[in-house]
Amino acid sequence: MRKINTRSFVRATRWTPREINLQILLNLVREHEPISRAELARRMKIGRGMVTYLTAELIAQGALYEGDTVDSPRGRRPQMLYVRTHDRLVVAIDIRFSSTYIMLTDFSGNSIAMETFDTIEDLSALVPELRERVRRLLAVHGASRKCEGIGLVVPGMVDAVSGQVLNAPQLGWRNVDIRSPLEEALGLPVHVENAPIACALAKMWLGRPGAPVPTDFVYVTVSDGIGAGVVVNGQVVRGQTNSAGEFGHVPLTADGPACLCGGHGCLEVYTSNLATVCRYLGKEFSPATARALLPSSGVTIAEVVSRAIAGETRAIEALQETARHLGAGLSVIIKTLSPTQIVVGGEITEVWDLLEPTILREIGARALTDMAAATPIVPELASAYPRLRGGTALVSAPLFAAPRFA
Amino acid sequence: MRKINTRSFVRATRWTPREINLQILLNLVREHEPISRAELARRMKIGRGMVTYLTAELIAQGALYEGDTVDSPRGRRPQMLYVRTHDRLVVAIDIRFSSTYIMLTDFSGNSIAMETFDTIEDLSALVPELRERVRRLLAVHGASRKCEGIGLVVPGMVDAVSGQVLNAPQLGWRNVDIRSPLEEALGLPVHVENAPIACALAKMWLGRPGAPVPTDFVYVTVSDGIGAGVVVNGQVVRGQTNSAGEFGHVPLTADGPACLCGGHGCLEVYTSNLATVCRYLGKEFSPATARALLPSSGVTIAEVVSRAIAGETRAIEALQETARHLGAGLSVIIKTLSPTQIVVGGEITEVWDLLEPTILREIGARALTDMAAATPIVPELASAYPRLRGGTALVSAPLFAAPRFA
DNA sequence: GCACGAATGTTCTGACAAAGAACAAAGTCG
DNA sequence: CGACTTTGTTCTTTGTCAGAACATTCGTGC
Repeated sequence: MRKINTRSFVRATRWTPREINLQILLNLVREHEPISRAELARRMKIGRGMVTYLTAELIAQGALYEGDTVDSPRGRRPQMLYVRTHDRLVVAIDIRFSSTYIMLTDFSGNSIAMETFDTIEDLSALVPELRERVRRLLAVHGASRKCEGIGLVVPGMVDAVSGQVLNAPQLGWRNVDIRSPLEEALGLPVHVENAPIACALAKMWLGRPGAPVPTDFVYVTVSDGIGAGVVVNGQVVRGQTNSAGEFGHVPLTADGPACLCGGHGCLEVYTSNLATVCRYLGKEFSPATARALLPSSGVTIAEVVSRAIAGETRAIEALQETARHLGAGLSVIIKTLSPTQIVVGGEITEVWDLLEPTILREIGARALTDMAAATPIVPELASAYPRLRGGTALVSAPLFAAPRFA
Repeated sequence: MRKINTRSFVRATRWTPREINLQILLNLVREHEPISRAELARRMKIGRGMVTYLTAELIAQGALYEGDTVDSPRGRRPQMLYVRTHDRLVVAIDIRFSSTYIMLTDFSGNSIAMETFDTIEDLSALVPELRERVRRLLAVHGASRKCEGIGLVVPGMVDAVSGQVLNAPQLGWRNVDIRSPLEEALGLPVHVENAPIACALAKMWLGRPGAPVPTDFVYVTVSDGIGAGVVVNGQVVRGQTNSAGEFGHVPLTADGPACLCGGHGCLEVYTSNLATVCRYLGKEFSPATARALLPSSGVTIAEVVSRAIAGETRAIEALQETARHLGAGLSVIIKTLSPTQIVVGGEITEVWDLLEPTILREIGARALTDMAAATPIVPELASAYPRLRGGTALVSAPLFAAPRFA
């Protein structure tokens, strides 16, 4: 039951049913390809004539293409339909604290090429660098295929509408308009989004074909900070000020260590990668000392994780402690939003076997109901490049989104 | 950008534009009544002919009616349209720990009659009692007007689809099907909903005409427990297990007093009315002792509130302490959902002048951004009977809800 | 080898809502 | 009283949906 916003509504015209059904059809092909017109007609409960009509338009638009006919037990052989993704390219860019990743992918997220360089915080130097690299990638691997946009993923608060980076402390960016200069330099549409939301979009839009697609879930990213992308009713929640999903700064205890946000005992000061490494090093965590100490110590979260895999007790204990607090943090999400699942991303998922029992135990101890306790917690490995996949989703997903009416 | 759920979608037919536009039109009349056909045509950017056509159908359905013509500076006098609400009745029922409230209202929430009786937990006794009272109310005040349904508000977890009360600890109900026996006894459709969600629905659907209607907000109820109704994109969030919005059991500190939920330091143990009264009495709060102690002490939250209004220091201090913790709790909501506003309901709103500065100070101290710190916190007085208004909204709102497509 | 059935895909036609023009109604103003 | 303005209704045109009819292409049985 949704309320109609009478200050900004979309009236239906005589083309509205067409728009709606075209989009449903496109999504059905997406999730069931290869699929025949007759099968689509059955699934949509419309006549085959209508499907011919609708697919003709989608083929003309270049959204679908016809494949070969396939065998069938009797009758005319059906002609299979596919979504055109392999020759539509996206450049996904993931800007992180130390490194920036660029990946050339097709519309369904398949990687074509990838490169890395040290992050440049200065915008006037970053934009030319990106321009050169993107142009080279497209020249070498693009061939005749067309690039339809850039998906830029940033660790911080973003206004997706204006493309402004509102606040990205790791990069020292505040109210930086990165979209306009990039669009100008490359002549391509640029979509900017914050990392946890981008990861959530990738999960929702680029899942493996056939796999059930979640429409109510939370994607929690564990890196230098803790962020979350919240999806309700198949829609991302941005909140009034693009600051929804800041579960990292929910306090677990009122008198815990100070956090950069000004609070005390935030989830982040217990479970961020910085906190975990500090714990491993046996140092008291504080945001200031962490940033000073860690680079000099040379120990990274990846190092702690691999030592835990190798069986080092101190590393395992440090990660277990992180898992305990993470379980407490996830149970806050479960209580407040009751999602159908929570996806966890970040380096620590490499030792998920180690963390999972602890996390589930903490959640179970705090859950209000049995069903809440059973909320699936799903790890996503960093090796799947969820943020870059998110960058791809930024460009490709709008093509498949439901049209808005009423 | 919403994802289409390909397992349960609604295909558009040739009547779809009609359904959409009828609903937009109905909502425009609702929020701007009295309004003429020509004005509707301008707002919807369609021809006046189309408006005549659409309104004719709504009038035939009994959703709208024509009023008198009114003066206009020049030209033909416009004929005003109204939503038919005054002769469509709803019985709203609010079952609470000690008392049950029944109110007969019209479709826009105007009270016609109200009565109260001691809550009966036993379903086999409650249903006949409600049947008699509802029948009498309708016989006395109903006249020729038709009652279109019952809106039942319950303090606990509810599956709105099946009408089952999953868990209402204050009433001792667990998996109780109250809808079926009531529908059978009264021959009217019965809608069951939990209190905070019902309050949120009332806020969204029964706001004063002309007032801006929020579509992204959280309604926090402060009573024997703390509950919240979360509204995102004009839709209530129920979560996977109908347990979304349990902000009352978010821990503020890990080693606080024990809570009935099994956790420690939950928001609820600091800010519920039970906690406030215990604090006023100078007793250590614990859920078990509170329920035993309070009835015998004879002190209620209403008493504490009125003593605070009278200027009693101890009462003021007890409430200030509640406000401090409530501010901390609300800041969790702001961080995680970033709503455009938070509505607070409950007895303590009677002394809002006293509490507001404290709450805002706590929120300001914890906010991540200036805009988040400025999130409006709006009190709703108990004297407006928000829960009963919610009961009305349960029945009347579906008439105005946006049709679902794609 | 050829009719027949079964399934897929295309084309055609009727029905019906949207869009907009033309028209009727009902007022004001000079 | 007529010109003008605004509201509301009616009528015509247009274009899509829906379903029937038709074409296509395969396997199967005689």
